[in-house]
Amino acid sequence: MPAQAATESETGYLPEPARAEIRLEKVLSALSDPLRLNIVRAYLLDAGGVERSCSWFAIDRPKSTRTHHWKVLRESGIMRQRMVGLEKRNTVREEDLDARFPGLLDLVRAWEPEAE
Amino acid sequence: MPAQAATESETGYLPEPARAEIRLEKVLSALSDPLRLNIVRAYLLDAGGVERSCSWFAIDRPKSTRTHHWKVLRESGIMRQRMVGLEKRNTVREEDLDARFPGLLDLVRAWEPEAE
DNA sequence: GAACTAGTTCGATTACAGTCGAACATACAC
DNA sequence: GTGTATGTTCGACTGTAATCGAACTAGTTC
Repeated sequence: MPAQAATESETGYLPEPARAEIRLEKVLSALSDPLRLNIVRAYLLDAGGVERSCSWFAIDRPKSTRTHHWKVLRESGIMRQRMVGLEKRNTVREEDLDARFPGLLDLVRAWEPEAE
Repeated sequence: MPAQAATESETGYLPEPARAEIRLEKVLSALSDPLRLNIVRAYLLDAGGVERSCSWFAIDRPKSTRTHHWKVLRESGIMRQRMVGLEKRNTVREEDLDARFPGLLDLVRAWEPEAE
């Protein structure tokens, strides 16, 4: 759970590994899938550091597949998620990942999807 | 193939992607396997930057499984391999990977296998 | 040429991961 | 209470990857 004590407006956070529990091999595995890598990259480059809903970034997949990928990203410790009403708000755990794996998120920012 | 033209003592290099062709998602995928991550880490920390044979670092797997993993490491662009007589000599492509993905190899060096 | 060694290939098995449709749960608006 | 929207779960299917034994290849030593 995020560092500060939960208040009313901060409840609804989904379970996530603590900073010290984030494993490099889990993060690398999550990011090795181009679809997830693209999601994280979009949040880093275009979300402006604020929470965005799942539908903010269009994922060309059925809902169940999207749910699967968001779960992988959260459980690996890359994304933080909380429910607000109907929708899930997501952010990249930039502070945690920069502390644990300095430079990794810069590589994600610099990555470009392979041309079709 | 390595940048300089092959001479007699440099023949035997196995096919590998050119520096510009090394893909982040391929490298992350190769490194997401703890066995391979451990191999690369050992070469970075203990090989002293010189070529070492496949058997220099004991991999607790049958030969065919080891062949499989070495192939993944080479084809992703992480390891460079060449045959000398019977054995394969391996090095981490540190210069290439530092140029392409600055900081990534430091994360590998800093990684520690999960306690059993 | 035989024996030994490092490593490969093949094919099969197992495990894991990505895929998705259908049914479902929940929050919200009216 | 109904309708709509976001997202989940379940189970099944498909694809990918790790596993390994057996047979094999090639280099080296004697």
